[in-house]
Amino acid sequence: MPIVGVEDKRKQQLIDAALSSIAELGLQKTTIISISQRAGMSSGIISHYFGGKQGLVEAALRHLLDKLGRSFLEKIQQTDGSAKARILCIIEANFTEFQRSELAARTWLSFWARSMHEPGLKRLQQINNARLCSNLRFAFAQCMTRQEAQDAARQTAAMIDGFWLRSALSVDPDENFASGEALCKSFALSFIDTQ
Amino acid sequence: MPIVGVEDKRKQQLIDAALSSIAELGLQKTTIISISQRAGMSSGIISHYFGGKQGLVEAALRHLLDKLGRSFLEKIQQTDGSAKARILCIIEANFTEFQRSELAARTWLSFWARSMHEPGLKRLQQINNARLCSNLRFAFAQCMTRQEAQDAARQTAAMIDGFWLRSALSVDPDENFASGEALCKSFALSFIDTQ
DNA sequence: ATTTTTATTGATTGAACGTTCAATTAAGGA
DNA sequence: TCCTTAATTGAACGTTCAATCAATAAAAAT
Repeated sequence: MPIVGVEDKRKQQLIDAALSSIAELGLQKTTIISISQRAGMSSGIISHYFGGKQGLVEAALRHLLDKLGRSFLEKIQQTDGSAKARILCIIEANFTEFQRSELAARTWLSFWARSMHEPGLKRLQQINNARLCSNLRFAFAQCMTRQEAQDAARQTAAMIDGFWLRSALSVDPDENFASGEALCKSFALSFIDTQ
Repeated sequence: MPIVGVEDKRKQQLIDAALSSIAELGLQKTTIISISQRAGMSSGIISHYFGGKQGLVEAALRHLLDKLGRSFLEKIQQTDGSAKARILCIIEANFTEFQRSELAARTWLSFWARSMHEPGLKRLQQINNARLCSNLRFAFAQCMTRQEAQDAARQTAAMIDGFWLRSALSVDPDENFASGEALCKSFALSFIDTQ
C-alpha cells in the first residue's frame, strides 16, 4: 500500500496514536505495538520515521508544547495588552489546553516523570517552563517591582502546575480543573485589583 | 548467615535500599537487582518479605508518608494551636520532609506518576492528600467562612505540590525549594495577617 | 512492460526484568 | 551430636519489549 510523499502525514498519525496510547495506558505501558496498532500500521514504521520509540515520544511532547504556545498567542491577540488580560490569557491557555481532562492531566504527569531521566524531554519542559514564567513575570511587572513580579510569577506557575498534578491524581479530575482555573485566576488577579 | 527474628530489621533495610535506588535511578529504572545490591542481599529476598517488587514499593511509599505525618505532629505540639501556627507547621512539614533535595523531589514525582496506574499507591496518595487538605481547611476556617477556607486550602495545597514538582524538574532544585517554602508561607499567611 | 525507487511489513533477535524454588546455611532444641 | 526450623541464596524460567532487516508491495521512471 505504499503511497509516496506522505512522510509528514504519517508522522502526524503516529504522534496522534502515541498521545492516544499515553493518555489511555500511560507512558509506562505504552509500547511500540500499542502505538502502531492505534495508527493501523506495523511496528517497524516507528523506528523508520522517528529513529526509535524515544524519538516519537519527544516529537509527541514537542507537539503538545507547540499547541500550548499557539493557544496562548491566539488568545492574547484578541485582547488589549493590559496586565490583567495577559494574566487571564496565560492561565486560560494553561487550563483550556485541548480539553482539560483526566486523560490530558495523566499525559502531562507521564511526560513530567519521564523527563527526569531523559535529557531530551527535560530540555523541552524547561524551555516551556521558562516561557511560562517569563510571560507571567512580564505581566506582573506592569504593576509591581521586579522582585515582587518574580515572586508572583513563581507562585502562579506553581499553583497552575499543582492543580494539573492534583487533577491527574484526583478521583474527580473535572471538579478539580474547574475550581483550579478559577482559583488560579482569583489568586493572580488579587495582585492587580488591589492596586 | 541466617539470624533469627530479624524480619522487621530486614524489611526496613530493604525499604531504605529501595528509597535510595528510587532517588538515584528513578522508579522506572529501579529493579529488584538494584535494590538488593544496595541492601547487600540476594534478589529473592524481596519476594520473600514483600511478596514482590510492587509490595516493597508500596511499603516504601507508606514509610515516606508516615514520616511526613509524624513530622507535622511533632511540629504542631511545640506551638499554640493558632491558625497561623498550624499553617506554618503544615507548610514547613511539607518542605522540610527528609531534607528537601533534588533526590527527594524526584522520589515524590516518581511515586506520583506510578500511582496513576497502581491502585495501591493511588490509595495511599489520596489518603495523604485528604489529610493535607483537611488540616489546611481546619486552620483557615478559624478566620474565614467555610467556603473561603476550602478555596484557600486548595490553593495552598496546589502551590505546595507545584513547588515540589518544579523542584524535581528544575535545573536548580535547591534554590527552587528555598523560595518555594517562603512563597507558600507568604501566600497562606496573607489570608490571616490582613484580618 | 520492465526497472528503479520509495514505503511498509512483521518475524526474529537479544537484552532486561520479576518471579520461582530447590539448595544451602546456620541457629536453636533435643 | 543430630535434627529441626528459620533465613537466605541465586540460577533458571518465562515474559515483555525495542530494535533490526530482509522481504514485499506499490508507485514512478524508463
